[in-house]
Amino acid sequence: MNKRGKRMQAEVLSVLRSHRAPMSAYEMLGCLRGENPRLAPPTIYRALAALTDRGSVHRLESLNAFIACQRDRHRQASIMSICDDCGGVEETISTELLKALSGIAGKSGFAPARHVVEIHGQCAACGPEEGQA
Amino acid sequence: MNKRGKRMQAEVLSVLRSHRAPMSAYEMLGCLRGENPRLAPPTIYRALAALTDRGSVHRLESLNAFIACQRDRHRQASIMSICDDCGGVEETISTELLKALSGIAGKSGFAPARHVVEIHGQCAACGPEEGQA
DNA sequence: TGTGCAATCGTTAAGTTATAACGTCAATCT
DNA sequence: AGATTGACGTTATAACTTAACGATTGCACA
Repeated sequence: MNKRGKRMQAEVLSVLRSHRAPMSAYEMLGCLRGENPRLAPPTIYRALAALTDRGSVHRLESLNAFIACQRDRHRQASIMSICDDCGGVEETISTELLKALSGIAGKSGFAPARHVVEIHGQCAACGPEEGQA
Repeated sequence: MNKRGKRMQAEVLSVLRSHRAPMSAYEMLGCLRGENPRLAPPTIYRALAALTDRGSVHRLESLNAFIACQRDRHRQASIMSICDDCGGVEETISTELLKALSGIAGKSGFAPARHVVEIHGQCAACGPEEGQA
């Protein structure tokens, strides 16, 4: 890995972290073109590939978008709760659930390698008001 | 829903069912253009939208592809085990796991509406040989 | 320090996936 | 039959992703 790459990855990660909600690769591209107008998609995608490999960034498969990891170093897949109203995402880790999942898939001899768990719905803030008349 | 739509949906479903592995919308388009060369993407996507709403077809978010439902009528989300070697998909239903998942997401007040659970790995047939020298 | 090597980068271009927009046509109701 | 409604086909384009390749960088070793 060259310094060039590191720098790019750091910039991408910084942009991602400055957002609460997921971003598409093109949104990042738009942001970073402020500094470097000649930036092209493959550069972003390469940085994202490195960051997702490392676990600093997660890809939201059901949105074709990316979000910075919200938890400390973890090697496990996360459960992503995605609010369809505000776009916010909450990242949860549950070893037990993942084991249960692997168990279910494994019944037929399937060997799990990567879990994708995304839940769409409404976050607490966007949900129906409760404590109110 | 018009008869035209029904016919289209039936054709799309038939193509999907004749495959074991998931298909992209454009693969279906390729198949169906044999009969109707002027077929365009929105037609396919509309049929797929209706079929997925109905539950006859599932979308595999991590593949941008579609597969015919393998189980009888179910209103629950499925667990999709996707073999990265042969492309095969096994559909499993587990009420318990889904409840556990909703429970985890719901801890912070999140109201789940739609679950995406996809497991990538190696199916039994593609896995390492076991009962052999 | 200079030279060769391997890896990665930027860039161009194209491939793949998905949808907006709009006029047309089918089905239904009166 | 004529009006109304909504889905359809079609054109065009938007959004997402990657292949290919020459140029550049960092590194190993003389």
